[in-house]
Amino acid sequence: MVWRMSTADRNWEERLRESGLRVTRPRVTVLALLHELAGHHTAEDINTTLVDRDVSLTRGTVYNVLDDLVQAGLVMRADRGPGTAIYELAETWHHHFVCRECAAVIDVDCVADERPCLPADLPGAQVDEAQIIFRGVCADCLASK
Amino acid sequence: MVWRMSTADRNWEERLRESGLRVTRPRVTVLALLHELAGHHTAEDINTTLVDRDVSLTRGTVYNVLDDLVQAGLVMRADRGPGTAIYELAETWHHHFVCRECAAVIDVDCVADERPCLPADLPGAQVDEAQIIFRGVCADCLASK
DNA sequence: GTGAGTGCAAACGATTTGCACGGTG
DNA sequence: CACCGTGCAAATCGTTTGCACTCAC
Repeated sequence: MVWRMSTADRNWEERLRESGLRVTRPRVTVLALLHELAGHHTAEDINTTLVDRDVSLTRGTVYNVLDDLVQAGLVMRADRGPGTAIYELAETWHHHFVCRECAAVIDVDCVADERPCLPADLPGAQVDEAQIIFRGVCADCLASK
Repeated sequence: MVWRMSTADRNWEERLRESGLRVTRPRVTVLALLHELAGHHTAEDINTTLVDRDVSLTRGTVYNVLDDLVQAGLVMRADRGPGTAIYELAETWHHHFVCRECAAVIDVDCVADERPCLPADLPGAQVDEAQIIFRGVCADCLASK
């Protein structure tokens, strides 16, 4: 498939440049896809979706790109257990609730600026972000018991 | 090495029983070690330490045991990125600050009961735990720049 | 005695890496 | 045109699993 930059992609192009990253096809593709899918997704999700659309990037490239984007602050990564990180656009960032039973991940909106608790015991450190993972049992799993 | 239960281990024996787990050598060993090391450690840390002391449990067993203890609520696991979870005794549980530069993990004491933000958008779910990971740059890395 | 837990080794799956090529700035 | 980013495949690493054996209850 030939890749042509759409008008919407201009947006991402700009964002990449602002972040000091080069504008490349894989990066724009991943950003656009994350925007379109609008939620949290694993690297594998992203890769599969791209393969389905014949825009297959290498799995390795997907990981590299996601990593670059996370470094640049355009994308957030949440680690929710051994072996699977989820990614989402920084602008739609929220915290997560993970069900202990079915492993479902539910978004939890939180006031981003409201720092959950002051890390007073971190003298001299620069805290950029606080990521919260709630654990418990989701409504569905509670119901089926 | 012959394993004999020490007086101190009686403590763990009791804790295991209370949690409904059978009292076995690997479980007591891991609990005692986590207590002795008093901090957060990876499964590999634990395995290596045990091997050094000729009390080698299988790597697989260490993972199994840690998992059982987490299920039982005696141990807490924190996921801090791809490929490495850290474990610590539930009684010394705290949150973590992860340095973006050197990957160091620093403990952050937080009032455990003070729920960081109310997950009001989780109707019907039962929230057991809130785990917070702060990210940023630690004092040392800031200094060396 | 019976089933849960262990030990071992092999399987697995997510992520990383090395190297040659191509495209961006 | 220099270098960063990509594609590809193989390597790595944390973690899981299957099976036979042992031990706690």
